[in-house]
Amino acid sequence: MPLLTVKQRRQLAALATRQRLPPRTVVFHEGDALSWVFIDGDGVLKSFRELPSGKRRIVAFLFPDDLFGLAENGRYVNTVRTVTGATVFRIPYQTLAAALQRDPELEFQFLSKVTHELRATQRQTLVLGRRDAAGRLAMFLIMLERNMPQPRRAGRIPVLMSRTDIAEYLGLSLEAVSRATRDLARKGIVEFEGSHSVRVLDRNRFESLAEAL
Amino acid sequence: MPLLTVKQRRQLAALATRQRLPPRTVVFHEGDALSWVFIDGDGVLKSFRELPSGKRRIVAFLFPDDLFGLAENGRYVNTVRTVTGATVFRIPYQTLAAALQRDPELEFQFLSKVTHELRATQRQTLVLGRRDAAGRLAMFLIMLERNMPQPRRAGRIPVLMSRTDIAEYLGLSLEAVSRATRDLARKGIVEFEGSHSVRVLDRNRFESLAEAL
DNA sequence: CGTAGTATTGAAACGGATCAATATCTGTGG
DNA sequence: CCACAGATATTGATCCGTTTCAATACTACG
Repeated sequence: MPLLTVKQRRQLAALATRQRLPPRTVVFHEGDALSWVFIDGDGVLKSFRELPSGKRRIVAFLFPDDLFGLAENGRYVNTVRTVTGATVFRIPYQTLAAALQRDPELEFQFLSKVTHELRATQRQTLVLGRRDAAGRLAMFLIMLERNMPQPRRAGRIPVLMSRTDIAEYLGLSLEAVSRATRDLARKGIVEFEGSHSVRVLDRNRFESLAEAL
Repeated sequence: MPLLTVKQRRQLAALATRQRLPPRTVVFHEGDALSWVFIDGDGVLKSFRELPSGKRRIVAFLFPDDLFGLAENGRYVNTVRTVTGATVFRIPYQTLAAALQRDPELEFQFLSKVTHELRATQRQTLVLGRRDAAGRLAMFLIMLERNMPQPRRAGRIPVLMSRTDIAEYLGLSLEAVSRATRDLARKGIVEFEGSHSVRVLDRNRFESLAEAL
C-alpha cells in the first residue's frame, strides 16, 4: 500500500476538507445518513459495531491512507471513532460520485483503496478463524507492524490502542488478550516496554507463531 | 444487490468469455499469476486458503453476480473452486484495466461490486466473532437465504455446500457444525429435509438467534 | 451394489469466557 | 507537583462449549 502520490493528493485536496480530530472523537455513527466519505491522513481510528447484547466488535482499525465511510442503502454501516488524534480528509459523497464519473483515473484510485480494505478484512477473517489467543495476538502485532509509520526502529512496534480495543478486534475477552501478551513475553518472543510498545525479541518464533494455523 | 442491468451485461459480454464449469473445478490457485478477473454468472463457488497446518479456511462463498479474482502484487490471494456447476465470465485483467480507464460508468459498477464484497466480508467477521456454534450457523443460513436465487419458497433454503465447507467457512470443526444443525432442529427452529435443504419453522427465534450476539 | 468420501454421535480434554479481586495507569484539580 | 478518582489492565479460580479422537452411519457415484 503505497502512500498517495503527489498527483492524487492534489486531486483529493480539490475535493476534500481537511479536519483535525482529537482522540476519542466519533466521526460518524452506524445508521447515520451517508454524507461524506473519508480518508485517514494521519492517526489511527477504529470502525466498529455495537451489538444488541451491548458488546462491541471492531471491524477494522484505520491507518493513514485508509478509506472509510462504507455505507449500505445510504446509511453508514459502522461507527468510526478516533483512537489517537487524527487528521482526516472528508469528501461530500455526491461530489465524489460526480468526480469519479468524470475522472476514471481518480476512480481507479478509489477502486484500489476499496480492494485494499477488502484484502485487509479477508486477512482478519483468517485471524478470527484461529482458536489460540497467542496466535491471534501475534498476527495482530504483525498487522500493526505493517501499518507502522516510517521510522521502523528495529523490531519496536507502537501499540496505539487499548487492550480492550485489541480484544474487541480479535474477538477475545480482555483477559485473554492480557494473558496472551504475558505468554508471548514469558516465552521470550516479545518484550513489552510499558503496555503500548512491543519489541520483537525472537523474530523467527514470532513469525512462525503468526503463520502457524 | 441487484442483478446486472441489461446494459452492464452487454458491456461485459463484449469483454468477457463465458465458461461453463463442472462441480469441484478449480478456477485458479492461490499464488497463480493474475490473468483474469471473474464474475459468477450462475452457481456457487468457494474462495479459500490452504494454511501451513494443512487446514483450510473458506474466505467467501461466491454467488451469482459476485466478482472474484482478488490479487495482490499480481498474484491471486485465494484459491477458487466451484461447489456446484457454475457459469463464469472471465475477463483478461489487462483488457479490463484498459476498459475501466475508458469507461467510468463501467468502472463504477466494479467499484460497487468490490464494495459489496467488502460488506460481505465484514459481515463474516461478525459471524466469526461469535463464540456459539448454533448462532454462527443461524447467521450462515440467513446469509444463504439472502443469496438464494429467485423462487424463495416459504422458508425453504437450499444448502448447496457440504458440512465440511460450512465448517471451514464458520471456523468450526465439522463435528461442531453437525451438532449445531442437530440443536437447531431439536429446538424446533428449523427442520432439515435431507442434509442439503433447511426449512425455517420458527422465523422469530431463528432471526433473534442470528442477531443475538 | 460396493466403495470412498461425507456425516453423525459419543467421551474426554483443553482453552477461553466469566466472575471476582487487585493493581496500574492517566489525567485533573487542589 | 502531588493526590485522587475513574478508567484500564493484570491475575486467579471455576465453568462451559468447542476441539479432538474414535467409532459408526449414511449417501452418492461409478
